[in-house]
Amino acid sequence: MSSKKTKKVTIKQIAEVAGVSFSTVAKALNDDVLINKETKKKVKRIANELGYYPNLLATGLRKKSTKTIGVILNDLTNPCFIETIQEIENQLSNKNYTMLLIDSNLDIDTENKNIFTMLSKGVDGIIIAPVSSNSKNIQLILDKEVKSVFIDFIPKYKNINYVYVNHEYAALSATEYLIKHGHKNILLINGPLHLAACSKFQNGYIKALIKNGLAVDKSLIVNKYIKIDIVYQKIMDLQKDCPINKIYTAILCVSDLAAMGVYKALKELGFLIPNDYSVVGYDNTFFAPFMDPPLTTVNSPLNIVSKLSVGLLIDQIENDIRLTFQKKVEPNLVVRNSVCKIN
Amino acid sequence: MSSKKTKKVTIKQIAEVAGVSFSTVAKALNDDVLINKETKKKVKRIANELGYYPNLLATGLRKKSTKTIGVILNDLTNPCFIETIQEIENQLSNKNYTMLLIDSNLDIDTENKNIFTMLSKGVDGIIIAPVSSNSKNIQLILDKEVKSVFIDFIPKYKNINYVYVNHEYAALSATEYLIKHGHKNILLINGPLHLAACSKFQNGYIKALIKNGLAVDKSLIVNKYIKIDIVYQKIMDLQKDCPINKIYTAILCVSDLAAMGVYKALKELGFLIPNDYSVVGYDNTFFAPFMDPPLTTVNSPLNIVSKLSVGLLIDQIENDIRLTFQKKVEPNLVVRNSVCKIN
DNA sequence: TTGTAAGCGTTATCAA
DNA sequence: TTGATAACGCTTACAA
Repeated sequence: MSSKKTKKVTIKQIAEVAGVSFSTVAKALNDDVLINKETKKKVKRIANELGYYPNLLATGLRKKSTKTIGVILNDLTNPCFIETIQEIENQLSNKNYTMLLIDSNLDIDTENKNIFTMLSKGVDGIIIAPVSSNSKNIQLILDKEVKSVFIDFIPKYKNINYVYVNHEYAALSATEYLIKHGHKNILLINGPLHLAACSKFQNGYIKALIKNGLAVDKSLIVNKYIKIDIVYQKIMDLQKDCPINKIYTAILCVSDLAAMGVYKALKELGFLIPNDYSVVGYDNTFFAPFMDPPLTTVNSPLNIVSKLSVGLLIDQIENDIRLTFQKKVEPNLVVRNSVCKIN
Repeated sequence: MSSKKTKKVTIKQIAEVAGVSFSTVAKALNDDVLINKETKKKVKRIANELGYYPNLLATGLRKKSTKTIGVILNDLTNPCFIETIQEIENQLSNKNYTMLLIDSNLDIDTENKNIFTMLSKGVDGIIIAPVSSNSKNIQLILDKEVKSVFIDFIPKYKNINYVYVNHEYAALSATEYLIKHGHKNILLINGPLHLAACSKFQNGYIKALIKNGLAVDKSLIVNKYIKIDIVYQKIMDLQKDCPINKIYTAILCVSDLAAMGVYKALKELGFLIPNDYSVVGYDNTFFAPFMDPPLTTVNSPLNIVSKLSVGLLIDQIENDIRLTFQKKVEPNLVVRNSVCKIN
């Protein structure tokens, strides 16, 4: 009933069939109060019969609004983005927006290109997890005056909207939890420091040590790209170097994924978790409770970050608000069974 | 240097500064061979200085091409889509397209809305994992004559482009593998049958049993939404019902995620894998090798599906090809340590 | 080699 | 209550 062979139906064609002007059709379809109810009904019926759907490019060109939001992530490979994407998509759908998703692959130039892609495509706003906290791309977004929210990012300037998880506190609380359980030598498996999140995470770890009168041993800090097999290999190597004297008794990981690599290595080497080594993760991903033993980890409320980001961004767009908002969301430790008391 | 306070720069403004007509600017920016090299250089310099970027809505309206592809997935919650999204994004980026991503939440009406959203936004093509194989939405896409590829889908009609994983063979090979290891009573943890993939998966399982002269016991087939904790609960319940006589010795799961739920339940009940129960997954997700024991699973080459889909779709778009393509990709069993021989 | 003008499908202003 | 018409920013014949 609905679809004819005709390629694409426009309001002009509807107008012809309905015997009214195309501007009347436009108004009727937009529920303009001035249009006669009968005409409206008729127009809508015909539009429906012809299988009409609006050309949002034309609308966008006129109205300067596309109902699409650009989401620029720095690394789609990172599984904690799954949750982010899911929740952002969900929230945007609720508000009748769609998501243009793009990945910067942790590369500044790609990110730059991505920003221009989004601008060119006329997005109403941008949600971005920047590659680096001190690249020119951040200023670029501000200069172009596109509505934006930064996530997973700690800004140096004011006038930036951001929603971020307090990564420092995440590491701090996890480290203190380990310290309270008697651990004095804690291996930190972290990502590269040019990632703002990793740098903050490391700060938290160090602060906790200092606060508790413990020495910071640089050799216990690993900064690598946090791919699961890289972590696995790193642990294997570390253990090969010092198989006898345990120089650390606990391992704090910057992600649950990393913890998975740690688990595998330790088990392969015949160690028991938490008896031989305690492990703490970060993210509280869906698989954490299903690990063996269930992973004690810091819950990073990414769903909240996503929800807030979308909500605030859309608010800004629809109400043309100029106030900047800056939200910090606090992570919380989720205790399971991968840490034990020692001494 | 690059960004002025001016809101949005258009070719008209560039024209004014350059002292040429705006159509000359347009041609210069598009590297039209007819334009004088000096003019071109000058125009490009000015465009750059003014921080110009094209308005792709206008371009799209004229050229009927937006360089964006709509990706409609049926359930973003399913972790096997992570890989799909990653690879699709990756492939599209390589070809200078961007992805409009939307989730149908396994709901036909949402899917219908999503298709119209994509059409309205003028996507050059659609990659869709349909909610159901017999909904009207499939015909809708064909009627609207938008270039498309169906994934995770087995079509009833011809003239449909699809790339799909042979789910039937996946289940068949996994089941036969278990049978060869002496298992005669195999519990199937499957999703709901209205999902084409699940229906095919079940067929494969049944075919393997019949082929090997084994009875099909309906009570050994579970059709539930494959959420990790639902599976976990299901196994707990099953075991509560029959704690003594093992009515099955192996469990075939429709996803690695389901297998994770199975692992947790079995371990909690004090069973050893694979000694007490053998388990096989499906998807070969990133965490499968990191499970304990490493999960034997069927590799579903989603990256290949994604790569093929994007490649063929873009081919179609850019060369206006009308031939339909239909690709089947074959899964392969990845043997790890979650299955053992019995009897 | 450059400029003029029409048109893509809408919205919005003004006149009828 | 409806209809002309201009405009959004670009591409593309066609004219100069």
